Amino acid sequence: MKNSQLYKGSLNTIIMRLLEEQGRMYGYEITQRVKEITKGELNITEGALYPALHKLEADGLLDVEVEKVDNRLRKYYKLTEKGTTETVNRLAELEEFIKNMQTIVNPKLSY
Amino acid sequence: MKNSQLYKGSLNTIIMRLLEEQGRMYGYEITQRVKEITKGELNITEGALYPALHKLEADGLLDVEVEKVDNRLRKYYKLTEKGTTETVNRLAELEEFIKNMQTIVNPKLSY
DNA sequence: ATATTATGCATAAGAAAATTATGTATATAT
DNA sequence: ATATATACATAATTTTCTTATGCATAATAT
Repeated sequence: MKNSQLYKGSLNTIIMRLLEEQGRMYGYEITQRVKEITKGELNITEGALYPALHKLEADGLLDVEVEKVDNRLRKYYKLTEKGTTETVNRLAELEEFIKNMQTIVNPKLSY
Repeated sequence: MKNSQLYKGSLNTIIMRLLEEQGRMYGYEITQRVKEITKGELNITEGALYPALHKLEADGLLDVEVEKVDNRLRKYYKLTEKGTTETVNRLAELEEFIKNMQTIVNPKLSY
């Protein structure tokens, strides 16, 4: 997939926001939901997703629960308390980032 | 400076957009303008900026003119024709990116 | 006078985050 | 039988950035 390089650096924020909204999700589910939300524009690759999930877990921001569904393994992730707090910060940063980028694109308007 | 990692991948787009707007700019001027626009939130480091400018030039998207002002060297950059075309694409990608991120943050509203 | 800050460029080492390429395995559709 | 979808994982490489330097002149503060 040829994702715009703009998405670089936003993966963690995306994951955390989706988990905040959905409660818990497994990896493959995250890729599908993002594809759906962005109408196919953003395809999260497994090579990016799984290491990111592992790191968020290692950092104590996510908890994992393994389940077997239809004889297939699923690893459900959810935010820890620390992760929930951190998500608030990340979303605030995202809002600022978007505002700043909009100002750069269109300095006439103030959002 | 502790820039949010969200800015990763957006430097080229920022540079090109500013050059589109300003006609021509030199490196230091770009850092100052971005700092001003973002009210100090985004500080572009020289270690990121100069290699980025050199790469854009090598890719044929920018032209450079060296001038001496007040006995100090300045390298003025401007978009080539190819660069101008590419900037249109990058800005369209940026708009889509912002839209998608807003949808992820706030799936209720459609922007 | 002299030390610091601002202006202006540059590059090298290292870290972080992604892409690309694999690999394993089960289920389903053609 | 073969391809596609589901579901995880990691290794090699690349991209992009931070951090740390380095050089040089001008302006300002002590």
